[in-house]
Amino acid sequence: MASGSASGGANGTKAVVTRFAPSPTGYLHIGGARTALFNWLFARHHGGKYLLRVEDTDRARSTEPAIEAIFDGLSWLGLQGDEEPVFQFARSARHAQVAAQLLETGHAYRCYLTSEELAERRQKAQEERRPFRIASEWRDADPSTFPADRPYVVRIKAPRDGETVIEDLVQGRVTVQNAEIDDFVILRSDGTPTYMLAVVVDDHDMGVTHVIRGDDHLNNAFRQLVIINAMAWPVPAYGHVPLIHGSDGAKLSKRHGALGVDAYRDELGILPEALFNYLLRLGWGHGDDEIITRKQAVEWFDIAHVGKSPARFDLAKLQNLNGHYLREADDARLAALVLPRVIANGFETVDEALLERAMPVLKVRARDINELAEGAAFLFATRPLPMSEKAQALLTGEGRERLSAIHGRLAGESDWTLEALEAKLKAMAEELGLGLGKLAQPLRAALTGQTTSPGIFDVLVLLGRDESLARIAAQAEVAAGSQV
RNA sequence: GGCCCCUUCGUCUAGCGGUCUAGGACGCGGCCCUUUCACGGCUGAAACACGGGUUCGAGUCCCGUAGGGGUCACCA
Repeated sequence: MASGSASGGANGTKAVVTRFAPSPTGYLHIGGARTALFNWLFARHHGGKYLLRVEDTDRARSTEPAIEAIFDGLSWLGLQGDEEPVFQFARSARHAQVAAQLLETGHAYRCYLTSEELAERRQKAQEERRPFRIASEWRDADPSTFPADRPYVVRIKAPRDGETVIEDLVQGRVTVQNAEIDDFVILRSDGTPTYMLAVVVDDHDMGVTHVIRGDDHLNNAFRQLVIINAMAWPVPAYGHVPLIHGSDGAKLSKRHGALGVDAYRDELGILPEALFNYLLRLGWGHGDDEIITRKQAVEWFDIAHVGKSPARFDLAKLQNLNGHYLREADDARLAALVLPRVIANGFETVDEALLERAMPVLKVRARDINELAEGAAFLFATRPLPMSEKAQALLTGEGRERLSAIHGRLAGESDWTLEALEAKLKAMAEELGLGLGKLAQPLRAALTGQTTSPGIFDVLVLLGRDESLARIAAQAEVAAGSQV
């Protein structure tokens, strides 16, 4: 009764081969990146191979920049293929050859129905509110009746009875009635292969054992099985992972996260290890583990634990994770990443060594590279310092008097170290019977132009004696002048 | 609309018939630490979509309902 089936266990003994097959019509988006990640992890976990295939058969929409953006995104995430990528368009002769073979063996047929005729039938079916399924009269036509002067497409002969079962690695057992599958086109009238044919042929030729992809392809799997069975090729195991949705539950669109991964890097200032970790946890879990290293991911990844329901993209969680990885990241690396942004923020002379020295105290209060750049701004600001409103509010007559007093104390300080400065200012606060905050806040305003910053003693040390005293004096002097 | 899939806190998830008065994380509230902001620590509110079964026992199995998603091209 069943005329076809795919079993997940069929390839149990063969070495695992997975593939990620993006079509270069846009950039590598977040869903694609996760699919690539799962394929990579699955292959690594099983000691197999992970391949890349560019599905560029849509000549009108495929672009070179898109191909580069996708490769760029993949390598940023460390998901390069284990071999040179396959370009699907370059293989169209082989696809056509398979179509010819299918024609010869009687598994496919020439169909002379035009697009217009089909559209008409579709329209009519819709008007009569009945499901439309292509039933071409050419399926069983006598070859002698073939018109010699008209273009034709090649259609696969899909089985009409019985049902097809897929034991999906993620979705479980999925059954479809064969009557639901129509005779789809495998070769267009211009002789080029369709996606459905190309995928099957390429997967077979590349030796792909496990097809892991978005579940928008679940229905396609049944069509592809028709070709695979007709060719009597081994059936790969399938794993259809749910799509990622936007924060509002709707399909991911430009507005909520379907940005290219390059945007996460360049605009949101996300670290690749953070995106890797976030994407991994989106739709997959390993007990209570949240922070998962690459090594652990390879060790633990298990397609059976991939959830069956679509997940929503949550930027806040990604940022939290990014903050974690930021705090762990090497200071020199971060300084190099932040540098161009600081410059972009309008600071021309940026001391990278200073940036790196400041990194330990900067990174604990940032979630992304942009916040890091903002936090670093005070280091490179030139006098007169731009003052935030809140900072300005701190520089009252009283505040300025204190700055003046601080300047007096610190001007004589030769030991410009964290410990010495801390001891000095604490002693001063005590002498004056003030909380340290009464001195620290105006000081912070004078030194950074902000009300928030790293620890005030860190700031003093980072800026150095001369610059610190100059900034303090600049604010104290205004006080002296305006109080007369 | 036909077909296919899905459904645990707002979000990501743990849970694979009894250990669940449902655990963790993000986010949110409170407290602590503290010169600010963070980090960190403690703590609080917050979920098994609904209805039937099966079973001694169901978040876990089955069937409906509702809701959501995917897909129906000579696009990939």
